Amino acid sequence: MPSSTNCDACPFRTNDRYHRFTEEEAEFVRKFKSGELNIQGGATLFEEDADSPHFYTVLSGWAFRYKMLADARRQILNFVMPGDLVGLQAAMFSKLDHSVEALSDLTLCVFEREHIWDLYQSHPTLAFDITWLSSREERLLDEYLLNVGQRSARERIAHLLLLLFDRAGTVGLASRNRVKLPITQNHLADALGLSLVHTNKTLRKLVKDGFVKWHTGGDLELVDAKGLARMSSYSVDHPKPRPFI
Amino acid sequence: MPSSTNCDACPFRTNDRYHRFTEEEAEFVRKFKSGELNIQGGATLFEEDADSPHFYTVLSGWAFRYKMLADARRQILNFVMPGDLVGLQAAMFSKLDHSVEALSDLTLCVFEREHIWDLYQSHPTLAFDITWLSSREERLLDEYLLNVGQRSARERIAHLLLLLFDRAGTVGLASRNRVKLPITQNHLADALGLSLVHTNKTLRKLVKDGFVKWHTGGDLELVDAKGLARMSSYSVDHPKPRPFI
DNA sequence: CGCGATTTTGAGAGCCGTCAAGATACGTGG
DNA sequence: CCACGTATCTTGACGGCTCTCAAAATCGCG
Repeated sequence: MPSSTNCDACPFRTNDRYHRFTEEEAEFVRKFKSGELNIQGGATLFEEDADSPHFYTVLSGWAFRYKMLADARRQILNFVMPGDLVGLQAAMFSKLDHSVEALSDLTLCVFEREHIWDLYQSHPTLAFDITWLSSREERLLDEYLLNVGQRSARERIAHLLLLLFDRAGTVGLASRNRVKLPITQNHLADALGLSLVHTNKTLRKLVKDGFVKWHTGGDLELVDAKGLARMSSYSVDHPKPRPFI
Repeated sequence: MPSSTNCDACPFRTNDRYHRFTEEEAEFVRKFKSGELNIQGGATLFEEDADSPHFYTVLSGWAFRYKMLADARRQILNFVMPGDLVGLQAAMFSKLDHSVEALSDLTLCVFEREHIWDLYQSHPTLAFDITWLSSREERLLDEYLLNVGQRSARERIAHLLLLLFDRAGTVGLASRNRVKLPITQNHLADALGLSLVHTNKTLRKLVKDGFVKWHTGGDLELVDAKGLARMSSYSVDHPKPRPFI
């Protein structure tokens, strides 16, 4: 039975950045979880419009949400990291209006959308946490929209790199000034509404100007984080411990 | 006492597009509501970073959420219409990271953020509705991000006009092919990440090409809605009856 | 009637997109 | 260990969509 595979050893339970479950909550989540899913990097987790009976919490690995137009233009909506909830829309509306693709091998905690109602009824604290996560996603989207709508290519890239660095740091995937982002410049371009060529040229200029180093494969080093933040008007906010599932 | 001013006559209670409260829920919301607020068109409801003890449901009038950069570049994040929840982030995080400004005179139902926990504990159905609304906002933002990130000026304007028309229709503010949008071309520009001048020129071309008519003051007439939808790859979705507070 | 907000139009510039081709990195099989 | 193919990254040239600057026309309101 996979349903209790490793809740007790769940990496989030012992991480101070997340708030703790009570024993009773943990017990509920153990039963609420219906399985574990592993998919490979590059695989598709959700296909737009397909309706899914599940939603997930990411245990490990990265992914991204995106939408496509008929002529293959692609907009990356957000990046998904460990601890994030994926596919909540499936639980609210039964179908998603975006797709999700794995950037690296992914391990997911599986939940049944039809049981979410039990959770709301019996565990208001967890229900609140879900709303919290949804609200947080909304904030990120607000930030992205400002980025794509108003900033120049140079500012956009600087801003996104800082954001990804900080988010990765929050889940313990970054060192002092370095992250291994499992993404290509193509992903950056599609997330920022820029062409691949222009993204590359602009990123190269950021390197030449001494802001960052970018080694193939998404190995990012922030050389002058302060400068990047100033130039892109980036401001961090590290809210209180975040909830998960 | 304003707290029960007109819940019984609440316009949403008799509108089929919204789902109904049970008598018990209605009773709870009556008490949950702490007052009613009226503000003038043009006034600011929320200021970014100020922390607010309240959040609201819009009873009548329009508003918009936005973020600004230091040099006055402004990104409109979304438009707010009757039935929408405003400032939920204040209830989750205590402070908002965006501002909200009234487009017309606004009547709002006032709630105390510190009581939201009562709601989650005693009324899971309403808690679920709040998450639903939050998820819906997320969908809209996804849609906007795709719009701003990938579409041309012409497509963006077409898409936004259709979206606004449909949303206004959902709350009964549009006739068959006409809406009075309380916005200026400046608002369109800031919502789409375009300059005012280019927005005007492009909109004018849409008029000349027979897609729409735009009378001063936001009086919009859709002449060829099908054509607009085709050219901007717009697709409606009218989900089931939506909840409100 | 006059003034501010909004809308329009023109001209010129520039950021960014497209097209093209080469360079580099990486996994696979010989 | 080398050959080769594919994915990714780079760079250059050129064009155009959209921006900024500027000014005029129109609308709405007191």
